[in-house]
Amino acid sequence: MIRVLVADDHNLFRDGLTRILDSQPDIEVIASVDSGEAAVARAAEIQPDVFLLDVNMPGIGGVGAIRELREINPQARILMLTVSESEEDLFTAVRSGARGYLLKDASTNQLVDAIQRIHAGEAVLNPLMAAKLLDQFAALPKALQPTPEMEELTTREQQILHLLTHGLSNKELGKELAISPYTVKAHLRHILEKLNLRSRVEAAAWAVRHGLTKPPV
Amino acid sequence: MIRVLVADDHNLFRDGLTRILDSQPDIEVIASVDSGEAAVARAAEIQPDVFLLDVNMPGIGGVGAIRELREINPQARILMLTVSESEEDLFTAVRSGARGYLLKDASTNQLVDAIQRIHAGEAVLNPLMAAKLLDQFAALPKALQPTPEMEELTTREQQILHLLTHGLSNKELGKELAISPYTVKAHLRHILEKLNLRSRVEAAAWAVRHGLTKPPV
DNA sequence: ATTTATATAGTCCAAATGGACTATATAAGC
DNA sequence: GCTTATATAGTCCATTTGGACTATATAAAT
Repeated sequence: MIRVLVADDHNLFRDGLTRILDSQPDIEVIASVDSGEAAVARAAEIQPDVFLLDVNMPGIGGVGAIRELREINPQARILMLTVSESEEDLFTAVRSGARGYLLKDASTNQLVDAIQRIHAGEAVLNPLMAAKLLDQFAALPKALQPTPEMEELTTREQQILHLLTHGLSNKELGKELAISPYTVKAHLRHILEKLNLRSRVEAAAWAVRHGLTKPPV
Repeated sequence: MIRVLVADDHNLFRDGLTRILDSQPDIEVIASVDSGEAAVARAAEIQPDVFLLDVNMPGIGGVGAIRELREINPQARILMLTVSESEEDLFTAVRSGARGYLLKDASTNQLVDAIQRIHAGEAVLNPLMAAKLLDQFAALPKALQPTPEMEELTTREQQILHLLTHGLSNKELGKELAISPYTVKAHLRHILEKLNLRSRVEAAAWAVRHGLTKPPV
């Protein structure tokens, strides 16, 4: 049984959704709310398997609720429903961790299928939105996957490279890592040699391009 | 009529595909080849609307052909077919410009629908592969979309920021843009002020994070 | 046991950087 | 006509950076 929370500020639409889903043998709507805030408020208590969130709701909306919902309930899957084709919402939702993004003109079958797939760990995108996402993906600067070079860097060097992307000077780096700025300089030199770069500026750009950006310290 | 080129090194599979597609009222297989190289060779001459490419073929394979095909025929859409769930191939294909990625266990209906959608500018992803893609997307460092701040930068400032990500010094920047290094410095100062950054290092990282990376000069 | 890699710390020195200024020409907006 | 933004170019000066070195302690590899 897939336990679903539905969030939509249009009562009629929400009730219609609930009836459709409840009529499915393997889906159960266990909560029905009219805002992102309400979804967050009830998430901890009822632990749904899937959140079905409308994008446009008063307050934080569906997109604004995603991160919190995932913190509260990391294994839950999130499916967005929307009328608009805003790229902004799409990207934010996907980056926040949504696993599905459908327009409200989807058929009943598509919606039910999407919920089942998302529950199974797959992802479902409306083909129009998928196109926007792929365009964005294709426009990405470079790899962002681990590269051979990256593995040649020691953890210390990676640390320094990471902090470098936040603009720290050698002195600041030294303070941050509790080592002498001279040592920082030595590490930096090794980094430049290993990656064949000419300056800390290029090194910072390289680091960002290769996804070496854990949360700022 | 959607004009399709099919590339697959398994004769039986390719012929089966061709029959299925030709039986559709709006689809016409205008070429059928057994390698990525052959697809590239015929692309210019026959100008298909959609390329249906197998991923695993001897030689450059389907993925390796994408970039060349798109150079020859930029408005053509590319749909990949594969048996494997290799993330490597998926990412490369999408980054190269593929607009669809289906596993070979897809149904006839799904394939036909995918071709139609892709031809219409939409994108179609197998839900399993879509999940991998979304995970990757969610792991991206940051925005990469134009931000309000970016629009405040003048074209000159954006130029400089862009070159900065390749590690150029003020002197080099000046030479590249045929202006005095002092002027470069002035622009740089304005950039730092506008974006509220402290150094060119931070500026370079900012630029990469926000996708300010047109092809290196 | 010896080599190699890593992390540490330093010196000397030329070049680059960034901040605080000044200044001019041009184009756009009001 | 006046103001503002942009692009240009400069000075002075303290700080930072990067290159070329040296040096030590520790841990892992052979």
